[in-house]
Amino acid sequence: MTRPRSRRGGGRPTIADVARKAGVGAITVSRALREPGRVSEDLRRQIQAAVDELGYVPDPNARALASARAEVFGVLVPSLTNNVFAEVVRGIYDSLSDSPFRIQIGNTHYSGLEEERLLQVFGSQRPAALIVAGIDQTPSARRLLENAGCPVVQVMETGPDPVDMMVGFSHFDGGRTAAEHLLEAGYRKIGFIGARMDPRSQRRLAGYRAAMEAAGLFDPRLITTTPVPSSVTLGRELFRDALAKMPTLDGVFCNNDDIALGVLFECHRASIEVPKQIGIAGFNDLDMMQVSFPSITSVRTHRYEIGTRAVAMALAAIAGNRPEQRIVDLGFELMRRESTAR
Amino acid sequence: MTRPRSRRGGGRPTIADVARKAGVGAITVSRALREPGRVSEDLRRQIQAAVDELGYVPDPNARALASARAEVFGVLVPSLTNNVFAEVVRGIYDSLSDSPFRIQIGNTHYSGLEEERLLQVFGSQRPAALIVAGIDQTPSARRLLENAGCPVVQVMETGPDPVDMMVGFSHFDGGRTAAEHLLEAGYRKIGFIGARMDPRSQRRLAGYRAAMEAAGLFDPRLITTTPVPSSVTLGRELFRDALAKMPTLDGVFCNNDDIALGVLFECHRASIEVPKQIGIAGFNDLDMMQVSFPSITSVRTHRYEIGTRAVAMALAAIAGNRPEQRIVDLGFELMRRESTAR
DNA sequence: GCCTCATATGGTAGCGCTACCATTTGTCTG
DNA sequence: CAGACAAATGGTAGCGCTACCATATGAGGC
Repeated sequence: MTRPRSRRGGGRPTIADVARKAGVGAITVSRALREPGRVSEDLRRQIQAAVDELGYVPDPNARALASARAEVFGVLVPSLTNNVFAEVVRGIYDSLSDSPFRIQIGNTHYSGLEEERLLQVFGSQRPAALIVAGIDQTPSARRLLENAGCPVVQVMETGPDPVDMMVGFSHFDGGRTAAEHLLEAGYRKIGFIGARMDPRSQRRLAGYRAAMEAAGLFDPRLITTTPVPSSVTLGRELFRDALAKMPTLDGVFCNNDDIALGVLFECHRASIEVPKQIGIAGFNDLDMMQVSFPSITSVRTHRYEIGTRAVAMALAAIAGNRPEQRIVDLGFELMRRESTAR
Repeated sequence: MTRPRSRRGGGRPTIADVARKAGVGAITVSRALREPGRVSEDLRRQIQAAVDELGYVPDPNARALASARAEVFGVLVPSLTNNVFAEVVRGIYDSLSDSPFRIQIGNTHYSGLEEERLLQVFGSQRPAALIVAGIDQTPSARRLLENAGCPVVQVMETGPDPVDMMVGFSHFDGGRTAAEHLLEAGYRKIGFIGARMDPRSQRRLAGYRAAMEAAGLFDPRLITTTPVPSSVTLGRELFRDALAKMPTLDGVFCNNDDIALGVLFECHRASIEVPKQIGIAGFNDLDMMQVSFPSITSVRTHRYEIGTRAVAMALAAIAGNRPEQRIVDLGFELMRRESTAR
């Protein structure tokens, strides 16, 4: 039962085939599919029957071309494997799974240049919305976002000057809170250990520093960082460096949980008692923080919710009712655990 | 300097604008961009200048519509947060970053039905290639893949009957190898602890079972599984269940490294000596396995390479030279560490 | 020098869909 | 009951690009 195929098309049914079979105009089929309310119930049923029988699926490319708008959410993250962004992306996917929107993820590798390139590529598709991680776009990237002609949500952080909308929390406050907690617990020589040191890590460091300075305990030698990407292995190594540099260290605030775990393992290996000799605090509160022995204090961030919230805001903006609250601060939560319970 | 904008377009330059500026036909611009070799050097330069000056970026939707082929790789994975798939996806991204291909990821949530739905959606775009995780597609999904009209690569596993191409390794062999290692190390009451129990986990379990039966040591009570998604916390709980069921347990092969880490932490907490009282082996060999205390034996899998290899094969097929080796087994590597060094 | 053939370029006609602007019909107002 | 107006449907003309089929030009064969 080969239906006559056009010169180039793959031979799959088009909207015209459906229209013919249902005995209506093509435009009515188009409407029945997109705005069912505007087509009478009768025709709607007929059309649905024709669609089912032919197995018609609209061509998103033709749709995008004709309507000058693709049903695509562009998402830009600096890393695919970092659990933090994976959670945000998961939230985005889950929120969009019942919508007609497809998702396109770009991996910027923490590079502003790469971000610009991807923005260019994404923009050429006329996406329905853009979600980008971070608030430190290059001037050129920022311009691309401003001219994207679609809702833009910056996620992971909050800041004073959104391109359009923002969902996140203050990394500075998160860092300060963790450091203050260590101070309250009685630790004095509290180091900061950080890898990658992207802008968010920098702000956590700044928060840590503010707390330490307020306590009159800041010392630059307490800081150990590297631009190298974060890993558990690296956490262990950095901790050894930190200890070598400052043997009287009695606490560490880690950039993230991978580092914290590495520190914990090194303590085990070197028979350093946690929390007695060394207090450890992490950041993000991955699942394993609560199970480790001892369990590790961490700053819980609401990553999945950042994703879902960003989508909700973008969807609202697409629907025409832009949320009046353009900057949403989802906050964080200090999870006090054994590793700082002196 | 507003250029006259057409009725609907966003006003961005089109190929016709470039053609006019360069004083050539539109089709020549199209060719210069896609097959530079077929356009004289002279025109090519002129066209490039016009492109740069106008800031022209081709519209991928129009391109896809006209050529009946979108420059998109569709990727289907069961989870976005599971590090294993994140690594594969990273490999795919890195291999495709310099190509014109965009990537579209679908999250099947380990559901065959969802996989079918996504295949339908992806298929409607006429992607350049499809990469799907696993070899256990539903009959309907398999049919969709066979009729996709593009190269298809099944990844993560190898099996006898590829839809088109395959890159992965034998989970059965991986499971057997881990169990055999524990046996060789002198462990006898070796449990299997697994979460999620997707098809790959099932095959690892089968491999474990084969090894145990060959040694005459298999006992169904050694097996502790749950359909619940894997986590470190869950590893700890399952280990407690396993111990309650069989207090004489002297080793465990864990479904994956998260579970293994949970087991290790529980051993610490319950003062069970590793590897003396209990031997632990994991699967996948995440970074932290080599740093933990004690370090944990694991089966290293080549996840990133699975991604890069899958792309390479798909790209070759697109270019017309289908690799003669349609099934690529990347194997695995047993990493012997302290946790099984009795 | 005629013919073939490869190379370089262009014109035309869509790809499958929807925006825009009719047209038709029925309903309500005064 | 004319006039106004909303609701339901359709026709036409593209969206921006490329497949296909010319056409023009020069190189090479005999």
